[in-house]
Order: sequence, then C-alpha cells, then structure tokens
Amino acid sequence: MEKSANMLRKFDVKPSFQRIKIFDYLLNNRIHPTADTIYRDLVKEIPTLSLTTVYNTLKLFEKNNLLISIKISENEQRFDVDTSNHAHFYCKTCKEVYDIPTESAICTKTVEQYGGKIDEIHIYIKGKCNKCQEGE
Amino acid sequence: MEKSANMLRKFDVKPSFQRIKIFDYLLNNRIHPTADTIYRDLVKEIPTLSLTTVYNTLKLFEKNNLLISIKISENEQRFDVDTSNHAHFYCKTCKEVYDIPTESAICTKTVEQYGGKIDEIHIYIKGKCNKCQEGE
DNA sequence: CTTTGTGCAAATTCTTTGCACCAAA
DNA sequence: TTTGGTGCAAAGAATTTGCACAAAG
Repeated sequence: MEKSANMLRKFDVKPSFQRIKIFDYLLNNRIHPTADTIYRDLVKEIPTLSLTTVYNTLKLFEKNNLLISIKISENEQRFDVDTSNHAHFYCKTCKEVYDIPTESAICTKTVEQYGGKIDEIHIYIKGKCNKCQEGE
Repeated sequence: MEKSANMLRKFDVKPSFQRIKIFDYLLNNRIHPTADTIYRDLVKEIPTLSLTTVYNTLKLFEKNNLLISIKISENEQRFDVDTSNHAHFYCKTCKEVYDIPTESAICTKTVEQYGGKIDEIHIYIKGKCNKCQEGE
C-alpha cells in the first residue's frame, strides 16, 4: 500500500484510496488486465467502487507514465505497469497476454530517416502459447 | 476491375460487384482506411451500398488472407491489402498510418523457445510524422 | 470554502447480428 | 429452387461524458 502511494506521488498522482488500490492491484497482478477485470476483482473488496473510477484512474496513470495501454486482444484495452521495453504475445486460444523480452531498436531508423519522432513502439505477436499447443 | 476479380477468385472469394469494388478501392487507396472511410467513398459511386456489406466483405477478405487488419489508431480497425512483412507508423497529429519497411524476425525466438506458435506479428510505432514536425 | 475525486446513468462509437429480400447458378 | 450476397434496423460491447455528491486541504 505505502509503496504504491509513494510511486503515485513520484509520478504526480495524488494517492487516493481507490488509486492506491488500483495501482496495487496492477503491481500484484501482472496479467495485463482490462478495466473490467480490475473492477470485478476490486469491487469484492471495495463494494462502492465504480467502473468509471477504474477507467478514470487508468487514464490518469497512463497520462502520467505509470502504465502503458495495450491493444492486442479483440476489442479491449489492457494495461501493463511494466513500462520498460518489451513485446507482447497474445494466445488466441486461452486469450492470455504474455510479456516477451526484446531488444527492440527495430526499424526506428526508417522512421527517423524521414524526420518522424517516435513516442511508442508496440510489438504484438499473436498465435498459440505452449500450454495450448500441448492440449492438442 | 478484372485484376481485382481474378485476385478474389485466387483467394476463393466469389467476385461479386461490391466485393470487386471494395477490393479495387483497397488496391488503389493505400491509406489503411477504416470500414467507414471505404463506405463513405464508395457510396458516392454505389448509392445502394451498405456499411454492413463493407464490414462483411472486409471480414471475409481477412479470413481469406486478402488483407490484414490493423489496430494502431484509437478505437478503430484499419485495413491493409499489403500482407507482406512490414511495420506501421501512426502519426498522432495527422492520424495517418504509414508503412515502414522492416526485417522482422524479432523476438520470435523467445516465443518459439517456450513452444508457442506464431501466427501474426504486428509492429506499431506511434509518434509524429515528418510533415507534422515541420509545422512547428 | 474551494478544489478535486468518485460514481451513477446516459451517451457515444465501432462493430456485429437477425432477418428479409434479391440475385446467381 | 437452392444457395449465398446484400442491406436495413436493432443489438452489443467497450469506453466516455455530464452531472451531482462527497472528500480533502
């Protein structure tokens, strides 16, 4: 709890109860959850929580670089507190998102060559994970 | 028109009037359009066209590997008839999507190492394009 | 007090579905 | 005549917005 609160302060986010809980959840559940997943899990503990607050908070966190938003699965946004350089693997069978290490400096040269400025790089790999392969 | 029709047949898609027109549009407008963009442009020429048909058709094309769907911009799907290996650059300012060449064999080893099978790799780069940089 | 956060309900956006009609084989 | 394509209207899912109330400083 206190660790999360300090983290929030460091990124200029006022640590309200809900914000701390949501950030805490993200730190302890590295499953790239959707807003709804976070809401469903936390509402058990905080019955007054609303989905709107979860959305508001995640948006604020993203703006303040506390997390990145990933759009790898069907029509939903997922959130990742690991803001370091890495790729994501989406298993189309079990719908899980896995982190994949990478040394991506990929094709940034081409963009820069034309004078473009890069803010974000997303590498999304889709397929079937090892567990789902086995079950065949 | 005939070129498109043959292309469709080759990928096991019956070349109806609408399908040919939509495929034609995609071939001649390499702007990664959304379903709505395609609809708005084509309805001028084909007043009876419906957005549903555009969606149906794009879905069919995707299933038959005539195009890939990209989710790089905010909440919309865009379509690209270039199914070869390349990355996409999204300019957050002008909202355009540009093709970026790449030699991506990126971090596929890590996935395969764990026994996963890769179907698709999407590389999305976001930032500001050269034109939008200049205007500052 | 005054500002900021929270949460309900309604709205919005993109996409899909159900269904009836139409066209082609 | 049977199959498959088209298109309208309605539904659906994820996210955002407007607004009122609550909390914090």
